[in-house]
Amino acid sequence: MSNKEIQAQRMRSFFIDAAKEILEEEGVKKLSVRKVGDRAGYSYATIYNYFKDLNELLTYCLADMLDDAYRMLMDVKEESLDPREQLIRYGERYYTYFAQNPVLFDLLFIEDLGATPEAVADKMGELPSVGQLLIATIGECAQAGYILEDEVEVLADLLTASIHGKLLFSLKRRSLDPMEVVVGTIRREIGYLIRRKK
Amino acid sequence: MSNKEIQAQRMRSFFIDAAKEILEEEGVKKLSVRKVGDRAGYSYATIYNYFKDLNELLTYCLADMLDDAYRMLMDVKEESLDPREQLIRYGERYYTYFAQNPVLFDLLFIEDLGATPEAVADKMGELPSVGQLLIATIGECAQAGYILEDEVEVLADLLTASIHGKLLFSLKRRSLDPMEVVVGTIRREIGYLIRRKK
DNA sequence: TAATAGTATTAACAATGTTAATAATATGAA
DNA sequence: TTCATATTATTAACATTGTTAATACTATTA
Repeated sequence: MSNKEIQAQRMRSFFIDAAKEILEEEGVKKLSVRKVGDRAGYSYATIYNYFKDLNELLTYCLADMLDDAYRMLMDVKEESLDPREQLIRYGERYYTYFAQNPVLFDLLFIEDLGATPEAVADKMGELPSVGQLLIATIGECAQAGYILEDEVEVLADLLTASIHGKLLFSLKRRSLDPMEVVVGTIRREIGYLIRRKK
Repeated sequence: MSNKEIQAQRMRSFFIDAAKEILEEEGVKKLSVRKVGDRAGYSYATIYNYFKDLNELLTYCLADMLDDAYRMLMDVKEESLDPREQLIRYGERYYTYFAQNPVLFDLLFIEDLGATPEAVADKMGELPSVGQLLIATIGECAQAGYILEDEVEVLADLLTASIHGKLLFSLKRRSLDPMEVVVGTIRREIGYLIRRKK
């Protein structure tokens, strides 16, 4: 990486960090390019020397946040654990993490950031998809005899959709249920779905 | 209703209709108070004589759209039909309707319109909640012997969350699957969940 | 030291929602 | 009908948004 590129990357990170701070404090809607410039200690227009537009900056923020998210979600993996129990923990953790990071949810599922720049697309693509991890764990449940092999796909689809639906309600509809209650529901649902049919 | 009130209501409907047109053509994000004024044949500022702000106007639009939506969803009810089949149709219809009316989804689940004005809250509250209707049908499935009584709640929660999750993917993440495929998945999932456990 | 390339800043633009000031119109009384 | 008043619509204005063009500044290199 050239000298120039190192410096440019550093500048980019200044703006990205500033943006992330504002995002956490005030949310996506209240972020503005002026605020980011202020917080980073530069004029607002300087941003446009390093990012195509605000959406590109936000895409970099998203990539950063996904990094953390995946790290957090990965370390729930405990080999010793029963796959069914593992799946429950995974579902809980997934829900909880997004519930506590509404901005991530917004950027990832709600906001339209336009085309993802290649540099970031690579970064995001390499990360193991959430769906895959879920399917894998459900697959283990099948091997452990909890469910049938041919149920894996339906269950994976059902579970991912359900968790995201609950997130939508929790974060967007000032939903009736507090977080802990929803977590309980998720636990119950997975418990219901993954069990030996007698 | 006084004369003045009739006229005011008529004026309101001009703006509401104009807004709905624009919403359907261009979506929530591209709607502006200026465009609404133009389309309705008035100056933009006139709107503020009849609505507190743009959010209030949008809330009225939403109420209007919900009217149509409920009408559409209600007439799937066929008494002769098996409750399981009824539930499948209902789920399909629900998904399809929102998939075809992304603006409704946005206004109802995504956008924050602030406090709902009383006049509209009444209107929206009277309408039978979607969740209720679903629970009722699932209850019928229990009575018909498909599932157990104590499964009704979990299944209702699971199904609503799942369908909304799928809508989120379809409408917000330029989702991989076309509408018909998702409808197929929904059918399969309901079929999987509602069946006599042997 | 002077010329040039690279980078940051200010100024400016068009579009947004909203409010205050003004114009037009309808209403009611004489 | 005509004038005074209340109602309603419009234009002007403001602050804020993202973005771009013009300008100032700061390194680098000859």
